[in-house]
Amino acid sequence: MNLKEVARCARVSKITVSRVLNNAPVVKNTTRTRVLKAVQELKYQPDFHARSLAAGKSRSIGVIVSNIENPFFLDIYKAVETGARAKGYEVIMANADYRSERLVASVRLMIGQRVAGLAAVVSEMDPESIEDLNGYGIPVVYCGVGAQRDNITNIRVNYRRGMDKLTDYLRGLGHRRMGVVGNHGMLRPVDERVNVVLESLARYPDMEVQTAVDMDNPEGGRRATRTLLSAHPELTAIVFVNDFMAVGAMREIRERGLRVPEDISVTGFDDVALAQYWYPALTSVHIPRDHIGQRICDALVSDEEKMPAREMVIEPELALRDSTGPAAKS
Amino acid sequence: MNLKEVARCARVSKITVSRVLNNAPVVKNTTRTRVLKAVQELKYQPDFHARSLAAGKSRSIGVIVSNIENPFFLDIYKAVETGARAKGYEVIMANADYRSERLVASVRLMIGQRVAGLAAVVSEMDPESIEDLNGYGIPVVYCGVGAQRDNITNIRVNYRRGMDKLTDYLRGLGHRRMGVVGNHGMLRPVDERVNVVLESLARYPDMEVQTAVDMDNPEGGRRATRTLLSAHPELTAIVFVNDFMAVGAMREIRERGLRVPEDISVTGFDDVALAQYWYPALTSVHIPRDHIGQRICDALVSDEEKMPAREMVIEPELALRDSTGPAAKS
DNA sequence: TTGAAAGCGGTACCAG
DNA sequence: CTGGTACCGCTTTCAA
Repeated sequence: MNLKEVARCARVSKITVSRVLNNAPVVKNTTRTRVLKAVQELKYQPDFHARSLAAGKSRSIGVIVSNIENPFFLDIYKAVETGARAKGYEVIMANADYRSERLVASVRLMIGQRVAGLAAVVSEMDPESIEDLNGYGIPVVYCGVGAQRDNITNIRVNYRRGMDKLTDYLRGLGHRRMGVVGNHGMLRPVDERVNVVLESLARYPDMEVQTAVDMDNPEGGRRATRTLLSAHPELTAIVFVNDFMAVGAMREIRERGLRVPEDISVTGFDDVALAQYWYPALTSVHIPRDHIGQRICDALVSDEEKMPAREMVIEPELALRDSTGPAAKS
Repeated sequence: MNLKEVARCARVSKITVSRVLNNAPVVKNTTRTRVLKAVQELKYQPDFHARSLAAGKSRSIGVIVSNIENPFFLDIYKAVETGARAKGYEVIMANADYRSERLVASVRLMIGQRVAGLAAVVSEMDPESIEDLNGYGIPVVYCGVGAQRDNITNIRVNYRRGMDKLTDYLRGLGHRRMGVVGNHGMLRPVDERVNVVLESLARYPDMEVQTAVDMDNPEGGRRATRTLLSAHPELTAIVFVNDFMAVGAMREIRERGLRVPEDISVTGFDDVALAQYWYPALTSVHIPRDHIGQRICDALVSDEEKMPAREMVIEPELALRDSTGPAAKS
């Protein structure tokens, strides 16, 4: 089913059909209705590919995330989608799954789709993959924890500051022996965020710190907790790099006959909706996902050519809940 | 950046470049390397649109889900993606958000993308939207709770059977006054699954049943629980149509000073990963999401033209956990 | 083994 | 207000 057939059926030319479909205001009303009727009858759908090929541009933007299962990324994706849809754009999502080759493949795929803009919402990214983002002549935004990148819009979560607030708070509660849990992926040998936590804790020389990494999901959080507590039963708090892993800790801790927060405090990061529904409600650090999503849209589908700020830093706020408390006496 | 430029840079014709890119086995090796070098240097990415336009087909399939935030749908999407990727297909996902017009718009969009196949994983669907699925000449699969549809592959969850098992179990525990919670969306005035639960419970004439509907997320589950318990404090169990809503109940129940399952039993459906991590671990009914995802792939990217069965029924199994127990004495 | 030419299904530009 | 024509970037068909 194509333009020509519709045109024949409506006894007009292709171009007139095209005009009707694109709401060009110059078509006579009777013609328009005749065309629309033909479109209906033939169940015609314009070919997306032909359209963007001919027009030389597409009304879609690409978003690549580290792990779509993690509500943090899902929320950002949804926010971008809402914003983009409002401006008449579609969003193509790709899940890098923390793997470098998937990230590169996704970028390639999206460039192949001739997206109008590209966002990489990945916690970290190896420098080589960065190369791939640039040089396609489309706006690009990178959102993550890592250092600022050149030539692209950066939305950087001040992870360090958030972690400082969190570790200050925990120290104030008397915690001196802590576990730190991050997630491993192929993007980096060890989670960059774990290093940030370690730096934050290093401000206190008397702090004992143990580290573990596992997959970015509740099961990974659970396994890491098991590893940590088996080897270091003296820990009084465990800091997770995100909520999605942190929630997995509770189960393991319960099964060991311990209580949160009386025996062990647990913290997450991101403040996803789940955090408040969890039991005990998870202490976390709030990241405004909706806001980030909006900014991504602004940067990618900038009407009027007015480029927004090339740099934006998110300052996270503590979200204190029930999973943290005074350090247990040892 | 296009074929012609690459061709000029490599001093060959467009078609030769095309052959190299498509791994045609007839290109001389020296030519091939020369072309590949040019591709690298120019950072060339073939135009996806032009390609599928010229080839007249695309290597992508579409999946429409009711609510991508709900882990049930996310799991199915991921399973489809894995299967499709293995066969060299891309998956385009669309979120209908339980809204009829979004469903129709998504179908249109995907047809416009000339997907090779289309899956609608929506719990229910109004008959009008059904019309839209058919008649595009591509394989279509419908996966849901509703009645069988003609002319398309059906993957039907035997929701009724699963619910019968669940209600039998609850009755065996002595429950006689139950709440039923479903989610509302525009696809249907009231959740079709709620009706199934009501039918299941109707087998017992002495059963008192109260109903509530809200959004398909933990907050919706929580609100529905509040509504139900405020008006009917005598309820001893609440049956949710899915896990995602059920987990929201616990918080409300706790805040009312009640315990699960001593005072109130709570059940979900789907058996998503979260169910086991929840506290108390959620009694649910297992739906094999991976299996469903695979079958969707089989039906849509059927190599060799061998059409798989046009009908498949999923028989759910009880997953008993800690959120259910004997009915409280009244 | 390589190339020229004809589309694929639309849109842009210029006439009528 | 409507139509002809030349592309968009790639693949397919047929020749060389």
